[in-house]
Amino acid sequence: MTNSSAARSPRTDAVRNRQLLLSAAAEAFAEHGTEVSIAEIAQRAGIGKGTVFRHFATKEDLIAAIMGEMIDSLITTGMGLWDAADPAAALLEFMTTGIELLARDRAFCEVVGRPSLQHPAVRAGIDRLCEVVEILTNRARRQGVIRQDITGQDIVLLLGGVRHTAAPLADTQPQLWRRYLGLIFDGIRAQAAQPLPHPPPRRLEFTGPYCESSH
Amino acid sequence: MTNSSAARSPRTDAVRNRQLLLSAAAEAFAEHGTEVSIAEIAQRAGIGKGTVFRHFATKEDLIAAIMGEMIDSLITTGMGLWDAADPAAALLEFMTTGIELLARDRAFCEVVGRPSLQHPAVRAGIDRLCEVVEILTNRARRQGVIRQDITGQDIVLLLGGVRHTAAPLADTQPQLWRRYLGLIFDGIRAQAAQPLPHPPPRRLEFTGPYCESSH
DNA sequence: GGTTAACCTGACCAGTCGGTCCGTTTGGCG
DNA sequence: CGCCAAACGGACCGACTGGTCAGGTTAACC
Repeated sequence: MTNSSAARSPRTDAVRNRQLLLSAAAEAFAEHGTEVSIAEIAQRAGIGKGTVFRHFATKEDLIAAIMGEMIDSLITTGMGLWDAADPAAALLEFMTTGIELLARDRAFCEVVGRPSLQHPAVRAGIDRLCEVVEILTNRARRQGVIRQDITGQDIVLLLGGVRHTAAPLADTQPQLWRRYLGLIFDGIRAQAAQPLPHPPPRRLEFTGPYCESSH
Repeated sequence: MTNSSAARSPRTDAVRNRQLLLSAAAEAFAEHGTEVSIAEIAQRAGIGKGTVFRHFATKEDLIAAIMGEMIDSLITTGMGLWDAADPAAALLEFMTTGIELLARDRAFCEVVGRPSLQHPAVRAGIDRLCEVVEILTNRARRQGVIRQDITGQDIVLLLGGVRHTAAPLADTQPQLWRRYLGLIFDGIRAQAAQPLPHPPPRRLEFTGPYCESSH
């Protein structure tokens, strides 16, 4: 419906600035997490602070736009692996790609790990990601190459988990997460040595207004 | 050396207030993480903001005092399991206790997972914890009940990792971490199905002044 | 009970943040 | 070229933070 009747293509400087803003923000968020100030992002982009809010009404919207792109790229990766020859290897490759993304981007880590802060759009993206991974997981499970009680949602949650395991030493050993991915994937392959002590996770639930309400 | 020559026992209201402060702060940090304001902590304790800074020069010092206590309690748990009959079960019990603690306390999660923000005292506590867990792990490894390439440092890192894996759903499924602890412990038991793709972590290294220097 | 130093308090300070607003600039179109 | 809406920029606002300090209070010792 947008741009339907009184459509007018945006000015060239506006699209240029939007692009500058998006890349500067992506870079800043990756380095420092979502806590970087809008002022710093604007400075990096070489534009005024007001211009930032012209393109994105709130900081949350800006974050959501960038995180949405990252989630989409991960979804694409997942879909590209649907018809891989070895479904276990495909699953491992997907997880590797995902954690590489997380390891490179602090903001992505934060947003993915904290449902109470999530923008509705991000939430929707993660839902789609879960569905994609579910398909990847189902194939592997049906072929019996991973234990039967693992779901796609498990896999998605484990991405953040693996990354966080290695996070405290990430400055000095940036590849350490590969160790824990290996360890956990051994657990995923293991044919249910022990039944898991808790049922699989339910879908992420909507927890009301997406901003931390607390106290 | 402190309190040696001109010692004078602190006033009774001072020790009472210190106690009130410590419990209020512990509660607030557990609920909301290290970001709760000093003002709120003071209000909870029923004391003035100035009194907080009389007992602890900076907010970091207050955090360190409380986190130090938690680490010490975990160290005690670990030492109590040194002579358990089944070393694998002992290790699992230790991890269960540790993650329970993490799951109940947001600030503990934050502090343990972020070396660059750590107070020197906290850092030292974690070092001691690692040594204790190393002993626990060595026993299990020597008896062959866990894979040979796992170290105590791995175990400590995995505590935070497991907790973080389940964190996004912790509001609705507070016990979900037990699922991932089970999964990962299966990986720990597995007799090296695959050699791990990265060497074990080196000790946490001192990264300069404990406050994030960045940008 | 009187003296005093330890203690308590909340107004206050400087700095940060997200977000607003309006005077100014500029790109596109007739 | 000349017009004007769209876009820009940065001073500004209110809310909030960790931390300070002057002045009133009180516990402990003589």
